[in-house]
Amino acid sequence: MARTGGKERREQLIAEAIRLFGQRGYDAATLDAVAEAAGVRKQSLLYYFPTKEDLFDACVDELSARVARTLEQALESIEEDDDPIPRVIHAIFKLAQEAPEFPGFMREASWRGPNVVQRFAGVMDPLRKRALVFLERGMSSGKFRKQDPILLLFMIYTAVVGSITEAGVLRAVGGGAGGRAALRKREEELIQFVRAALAP
Amino acid sequence: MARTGGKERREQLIAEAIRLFGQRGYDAATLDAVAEAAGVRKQSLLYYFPTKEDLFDACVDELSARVARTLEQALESIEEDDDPIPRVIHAIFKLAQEAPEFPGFMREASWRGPNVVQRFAGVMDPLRKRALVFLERGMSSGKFRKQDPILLLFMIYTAVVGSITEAGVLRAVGGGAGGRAALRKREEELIQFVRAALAP
DNA sequence: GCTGGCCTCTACCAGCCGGTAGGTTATTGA
DNA sequence: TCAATAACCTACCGGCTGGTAGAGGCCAGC
Repeated sequence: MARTGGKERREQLIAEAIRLFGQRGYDAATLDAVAEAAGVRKQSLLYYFPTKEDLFDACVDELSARVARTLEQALESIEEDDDPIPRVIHAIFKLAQEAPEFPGFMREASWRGPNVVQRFAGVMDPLRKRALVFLERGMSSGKFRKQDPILLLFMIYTAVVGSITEAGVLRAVGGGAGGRAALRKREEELIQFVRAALAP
Repeated sequence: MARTGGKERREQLIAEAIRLFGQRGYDAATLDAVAEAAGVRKQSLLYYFPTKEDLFDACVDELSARVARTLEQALESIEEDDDPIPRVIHAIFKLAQEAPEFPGFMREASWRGPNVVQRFAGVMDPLRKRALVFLERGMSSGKFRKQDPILLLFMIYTAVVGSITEAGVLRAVGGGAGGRAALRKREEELIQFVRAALAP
């Protein structure tokens, strides 16, 4: 087989693994399937990642970094008076659109033990702190209603993540298909929802 | 072994299955484990449920019925001017507290193909319609802000379900332990969150 | 008391999955 | 040029999992 070179192959394996973990879940995504998707034998996969869990951890790290990078970019050129909420939500929805495997993987990852969640939370920590500062400032200036900022952020988090990962539920109750237009409408609706939830 | 009688045994097996499916996920919850938890051999389990999927489906039906029943009871003695939102949210949180395996199972179930979601949605349909009527009436009377009621209900759904199922994330970012007091506080905060999101 | 159906059991298996052992080829650096 | 190393391979395995085959005990009704 054509040698691709170590780093590229590694990244390719992680990409396919994220896709399959996200689609089928941890157990159902077999090493053989991941290897085959990358055009390689299982033993080559095990050469890069000695165990299945190592592979999964690498996926978590990769995706954590990608999410953090995306959000930081979205907030990069922001001005003092800009509203960051639509930006953040839009960035997350864009990510979910570009990488449809992302919601499923996030879901699976957050389910697999606290250590995975903690590693993800660690990477996201600077952004989390920044969001808390933003919320607290808005509260003290009277722009947002007063509430425990940690729990408030958590509520927003669940609403955003849920809006993406629970699309199947929406489809089941006749909430439109899974196309791009539907995703965009959901995004707009969510922005309004969060905005209203923050208002005093 | 002591004979428990067909119906009781069946219910017992379903209860243990819900617990294990919710804790470990579909694949990791083995038939042996479920049977052992019920004090029975795997083959006796397979006598009641010919395949693993049959067992899972029975769990979905049982839990769907329980959720629907709980919500209907919560809405039973409601008066015209009462606010049903805290009642519904409280009922769901109470369910999650009484049956800690419930959130995990719901999460797993909603992920396993559209047929499972659809069976659940079918059972919940009367309640869903009732909620939609409530939202639409509130909108036309100016009590709620105007928005697509289906999507609005979906947002509320994701916020409520997420607040329960994503507790691990909250714990990872220092949002308190998983005790009863924390759950109650989360409930109160969520009620306020939803109320604010509905306000015009 | 015996027959038939309900319930539970022992014994077994084919297949799949993660992981090991160890060989082979290409590339690289001295 | 030639070893060392990186990258990928074939062959194999132990263990677990869902599921089958079939026997036997318990109880109700005749």
